[in-house]
Amino acid sequence: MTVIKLTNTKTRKKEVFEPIDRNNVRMYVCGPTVYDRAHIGNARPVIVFDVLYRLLRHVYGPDHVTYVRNFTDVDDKINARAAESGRSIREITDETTQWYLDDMRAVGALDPNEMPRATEYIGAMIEMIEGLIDKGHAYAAEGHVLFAVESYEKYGALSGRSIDDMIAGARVEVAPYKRNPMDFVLWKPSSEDQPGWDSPWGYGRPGWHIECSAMSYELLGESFDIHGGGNDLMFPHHENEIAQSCCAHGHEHDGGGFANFWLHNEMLQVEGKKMSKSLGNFFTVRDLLDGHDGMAGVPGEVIRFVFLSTHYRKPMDWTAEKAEQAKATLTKWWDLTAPLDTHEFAPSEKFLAALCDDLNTPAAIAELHRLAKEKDLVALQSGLELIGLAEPITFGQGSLGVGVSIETLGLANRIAAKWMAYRTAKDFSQADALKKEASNLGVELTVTKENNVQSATATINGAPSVQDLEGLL
RNA sequence: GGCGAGUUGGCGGAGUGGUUACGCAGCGGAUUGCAAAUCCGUGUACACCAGUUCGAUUCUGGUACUCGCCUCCA
Repeated sequence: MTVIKLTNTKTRKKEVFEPIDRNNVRMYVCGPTVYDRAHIGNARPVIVFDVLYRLLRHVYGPDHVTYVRNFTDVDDKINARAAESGRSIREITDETTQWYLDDMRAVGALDPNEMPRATEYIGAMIEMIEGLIDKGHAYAAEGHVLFAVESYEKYGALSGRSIDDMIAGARVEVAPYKRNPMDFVLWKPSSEDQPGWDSPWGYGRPGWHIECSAMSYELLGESFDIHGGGNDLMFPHHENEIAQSCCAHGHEHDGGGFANFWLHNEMLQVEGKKMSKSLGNFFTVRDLLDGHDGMAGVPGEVIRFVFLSTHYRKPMDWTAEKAEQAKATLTKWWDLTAPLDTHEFAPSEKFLAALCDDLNTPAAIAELHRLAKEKDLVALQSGLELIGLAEPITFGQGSLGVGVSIETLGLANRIAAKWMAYRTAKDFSQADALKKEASNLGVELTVTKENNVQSATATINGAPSVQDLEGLL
C-alpha cells in the first residue's frame, strides 16, 4: 500500500497518514464566503487540496473518498454588499457561488463530493449551540451567544498561543457582555432588515466559525481525517472550530475527535509583494483567465501548473514570467503526449513517491521533466493526469489546435503540405512568401525531422478564418 | 509585544551529514536553405557567526534580513 505522509499542523510534524476508515477517507476544506469574485490567492488552497483529493482517490479508490467544501453564504460582508448594491442577498450569493465554481473548474479543480451552503444548516448550528450552552461551554448574553474559551483547556493548541498571550495582544474587540475578551460569537441578533432566523435567543444569525463545525459534523461525522485551508485561517477560524466541535462532542478534555490531520497552505504573493488593491497587484482568477489591464489571459491549466511548481507550505510568488515558463513546458509535454492513443495509466514510482511525500508537487514535476526527456510518454501522461494537467481546459486556440475546428486544422495542414512542396522543389522564395502569409493569419509553419524524414507542421496561434486560409491554397 | 514561516547558483525551485537535483536563461557544439524545434556538452549555489562531527548547505545555538498571522482575509 502506498504510504502518504502529510505535515500535520496539530503536531507540527510530517506524519504517516492513516485514515480512520479506508473505505471512506474524509476531508473538509474551508470554502469561500460568497460576496465577490475569488481572487488568485483563493485558488491556492483549492488547487492544493484538489491534488490531495486526486491523490487520495488514486490510493484509496475514487469511491472511497469524501471531500466537502462549503459555501459560507451568511456573513456581514454579504449583507454589506447587498445594502450597497440594492440587490438581494440570495441574488448575490447565487451569482458568486456560480462564479466560484466556474473559476475553480477553469483551473482544473474537481468538484468536491459535497458543497453545502451554510444557510441550509442553520438548524444544525442552533442545535450545536444549544448543546454547548447545556454543557457550560457557551452562554447567552444580550441576544448573543458566546463561546467561553476558558471552558476549553486546549484552546490555542493548534496555533500555539495561550489565551493570556492573545489578550496581551490587545487587539480583540472587548464587548461588555463577554466574560473573557477572547470569547467569540456563536450567535448574534439581527435587526429587521438583516437576514436572520428564529432561535431560542431570538431572531438572529450565526457567527463566523460555527457553520464549519456544524456542516462538517453533519456530512463527515464527529471525527474525520483531514481538515484543510489557508494558514491565515489557523487562527482564529480553525482554533474556534476545534473548540466548538470538541466541546460539543465530548472531547473537551482529550482534545481528540474532529479532524486528525490539519493541513495549511502558505500564502500567495504577487510579484514579490502581498496582493493588495492599493499596490495595484490585486486580481481575481477571472481577471487572470480573461486577461486584464492590457495583459493577455492566462489559461487555467497554466495557473494550476504555476501553483503546483511551488510546495504548498512555502510562500508562493505569482509572476508573469512563471506563467510563461509554465505555458511553454505544458505545451511541450502536450505535444509529446498528443499522439498517444492508449489509456494505459502507469505513473512512475518516483512521481508517486514525490506526491505522497507531503504533496511535493515541485519534485513530482521535476520527475515529469525526466520522463519527458526519456520519452516515457505513458508515465508522463499518467502523471499529468494524476495532478489534473492531462489535457487542456481553457487553453483555447493553442499550439495543439485545441478549440480549432477540424476544417481549419485540415486547411492548415494542407498549407503546410504546400509549403513543404515548395521546399522540396528548392523554391525558397515561394516557400518564404507562403510562410509569411500564413504567419500573418496566425499559422506558424515549422519543420520537424524524424528518422531523417522532414515534414512540415502547422501551429495555429490565432483564429484564422476559413476563407483566408483557402486563399493561400 | 506574542505566535509561526523563510533565506539555495542569473532567475525559479527540490533535496541531502560526505558524491550531478531539476527547469528556464546563458555559453560551446551538432543539425539546419532561413527560422524554430531538437540533440550533445557546460554551472563545485546553499544569508552570517559559533558549536557538534573525521566531515555540515544539511544537526544545535545565536545574529541579520524577509514574510505571514494575532482585525475581514485562502
